[in-house]
Amino acid sequence: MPPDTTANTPGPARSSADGMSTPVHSDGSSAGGGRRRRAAKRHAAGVKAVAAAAGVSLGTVSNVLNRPEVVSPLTRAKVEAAMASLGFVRNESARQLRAGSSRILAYLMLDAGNPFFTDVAKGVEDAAREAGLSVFLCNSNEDVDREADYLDLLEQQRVQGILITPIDQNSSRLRKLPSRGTPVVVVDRAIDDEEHCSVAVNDVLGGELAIAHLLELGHERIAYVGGPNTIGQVIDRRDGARRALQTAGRPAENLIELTTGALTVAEGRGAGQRLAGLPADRRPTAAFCANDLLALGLLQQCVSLGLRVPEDLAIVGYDDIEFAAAAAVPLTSVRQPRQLLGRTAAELLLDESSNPDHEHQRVIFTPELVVRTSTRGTG
Amino acid sequence: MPPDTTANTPGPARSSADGMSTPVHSDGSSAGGGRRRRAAKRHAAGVKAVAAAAGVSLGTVSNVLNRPEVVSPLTRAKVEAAMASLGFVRNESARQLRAGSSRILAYLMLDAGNPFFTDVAKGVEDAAREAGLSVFLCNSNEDVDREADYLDLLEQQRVQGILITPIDQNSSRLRKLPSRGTPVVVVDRAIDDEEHCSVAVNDVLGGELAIAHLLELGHERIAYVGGPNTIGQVIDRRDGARRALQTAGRPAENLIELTTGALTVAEGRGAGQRLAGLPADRRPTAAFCANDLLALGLLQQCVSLGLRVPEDLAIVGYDDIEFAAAAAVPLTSVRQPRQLLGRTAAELLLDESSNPDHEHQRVIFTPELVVRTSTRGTG
DNA sequence: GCTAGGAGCTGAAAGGTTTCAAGAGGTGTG
DNA sequence: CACACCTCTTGAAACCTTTCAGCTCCTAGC
Repeated sequence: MPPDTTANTPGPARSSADGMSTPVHSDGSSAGGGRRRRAAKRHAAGVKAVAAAAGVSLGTVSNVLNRPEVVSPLTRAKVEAAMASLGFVRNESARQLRAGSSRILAYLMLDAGNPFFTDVAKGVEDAAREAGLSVFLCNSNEDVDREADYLDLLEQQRVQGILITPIDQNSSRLRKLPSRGTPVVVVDRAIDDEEHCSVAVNDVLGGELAIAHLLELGHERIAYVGGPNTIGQVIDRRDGARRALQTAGRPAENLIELTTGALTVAEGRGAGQRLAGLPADRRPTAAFCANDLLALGLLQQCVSLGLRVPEDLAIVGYDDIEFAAAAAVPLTSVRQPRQLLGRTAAELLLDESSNPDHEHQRVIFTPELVVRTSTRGTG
Repeated sequence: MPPDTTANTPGPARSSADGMSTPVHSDGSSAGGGRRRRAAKRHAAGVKAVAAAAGVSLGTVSNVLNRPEVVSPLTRAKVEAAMASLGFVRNESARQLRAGSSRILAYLMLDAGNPFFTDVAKGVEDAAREAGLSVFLCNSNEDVDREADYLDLLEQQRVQGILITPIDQNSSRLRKLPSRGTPVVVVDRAIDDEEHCSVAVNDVLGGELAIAHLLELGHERIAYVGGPNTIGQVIDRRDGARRALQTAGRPAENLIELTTGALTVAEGRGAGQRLAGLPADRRPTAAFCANDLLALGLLQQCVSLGLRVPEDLAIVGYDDIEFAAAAAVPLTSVRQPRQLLGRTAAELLLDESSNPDHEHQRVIFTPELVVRTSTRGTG
């Protein structure tokens, strides 16, 4: 680190960091041969250097940065010239330490590989940008440890606030954050909690819509594909499914549950494998999947194993991601207002951190069934 | 902001932050009524308070945090108890300011909505985690301004390094970063540049593979769907396509170019509309799309307009994202080692920031054609 | 009993920025 | 000409942590 103190480490016995000692290289095709270039110098000029170069005081440089209108045009020009020529880059750590506020907002996603969440993220970012903030995205990838790590990190970073689609919404870590100064908004989960706002879609209703639709089409043996059962969305959608059965006078136990390890296409394929393996007279005639990723995997696997969709198996997904409509058999799905979800969550967070009269809200949107070929057939 | 200084703003004319003055609320279904709760207190306890509470000095608290092994078990326990009871959260800004190093790495993505990039991000994150670092994801969304904003922000944050799939790889901003102390690795673009490593896939070759395949199937009127032409990937894949035509003895001008405004499903649909509108005798019999998103949109639109795929129109995509195989007509696509791309990039970055003997590399992987129904038919 | 050495702890300095009370210089008024 | 007033600028203090030289206390060795 100290570039001068250590001077030149003598001899050839340089213990380089292991790991990358033998860098990967081209793969057979045109490689571009190693190039020489040494470790770049660390950031140099600070406000002090700029002040000296421009012949003004530190305070003035800071004013140029933060309150340009109070600085005379001439002085400002001098300072800006000095900044440019020195390649000044403001040190955000120092700024934040002193000023006490961050211009960053984080969205901790459940699964960045699920287009549903990236659409939510888009809404978040639009709202944040309008307010002059930036968004960092983090991906917990349905892993509790990663979620915890990111929460710690973000709290330590003192971000303006955290938007999160949690794996476990009862995490004590989550509940502690707001009282320590980091506002939290829970996205895609309705939580009745004193500590934060939440924005969600009525997942129980979504489940009901899906099953009611299938019952209406005459299906009696219906499967629910979803998991793990620690995830709120999975539970609510299943409960909605059960409720719809009961409402229609069928016992809730009629729902054949196929539990998956995650909400992914690969798990959906696995479920398809299991499902297609059942003898035809016991096999469900319809499946409701906890999200579209599962549904797409299920669909793909079942089709490739020779089942016809929807004739042999009707499929309903959830989220109505863009790929649902473009699937092998266009997918019936439960649509949620994805971007609006994110935007609303971000707006609540901004309100919380800027409005002293903020009251926590629980906003709940209503889902909507989009019927396509995977249940209704090619008619 | 200052909760005490300003005291109570008198009267009812409180100008709250606009925008959220009339918060959205439930949508018809069970709403959870507004809840009361005031702005949370700011983070309180610092190392100083912990030291006092534990009856030790500042340095000792710091040692517990950073070098626990040098602290006696007894003292450590006392300090840890104090931390827990005070709810101490380390201030990362201060840490970073003093220690001078960040434990964060950023990946600035071209389009977070494209599963290709989230897969790359997964590779990045795995590698980073193994090295004990965290990853912040940023989404430029193919918007030059956003890319620039994020680059500035990340530089000011003094992140350990930036991985980026750039919109414009010649951006001077991009080239300046390394010399100012922030290592940069370019992902999914091969750049012959003194300033950074890059990891890419041979896109020209990918284009050649795609077109060679179509020519082999007997297609003569072939379209290239892609854009905007500022994006390197778009250009290279097109150039590969042209080259394949020339190699086969056809003039490169035979390639019918449909330029899109972005690499999205929606733009793909638009291209499908245009393409399907052509009279059958002038319409291409095959289309090669710059990525799978375009291909899926094109496919969806063409099918819904009555074209048969591949009989009336064969389609080749690019990236082989997970959804390509699950599409209406499973998509022939050019596969890239997505996760490996991200992992390799992260490893190069880590090497650059830890190994004083680091040499910039240009790693190039070879793509691979995956043939499915969209070109080969149901055989 | 004395010293050398080590383990554990201390406290001040440093890191780059923002803030703010106070100062400097200039203009207009009576 | 004195004074009030304004616009700009100044420089020190504060933000919270890490670092490191030095200190104390103890033990082992002779």
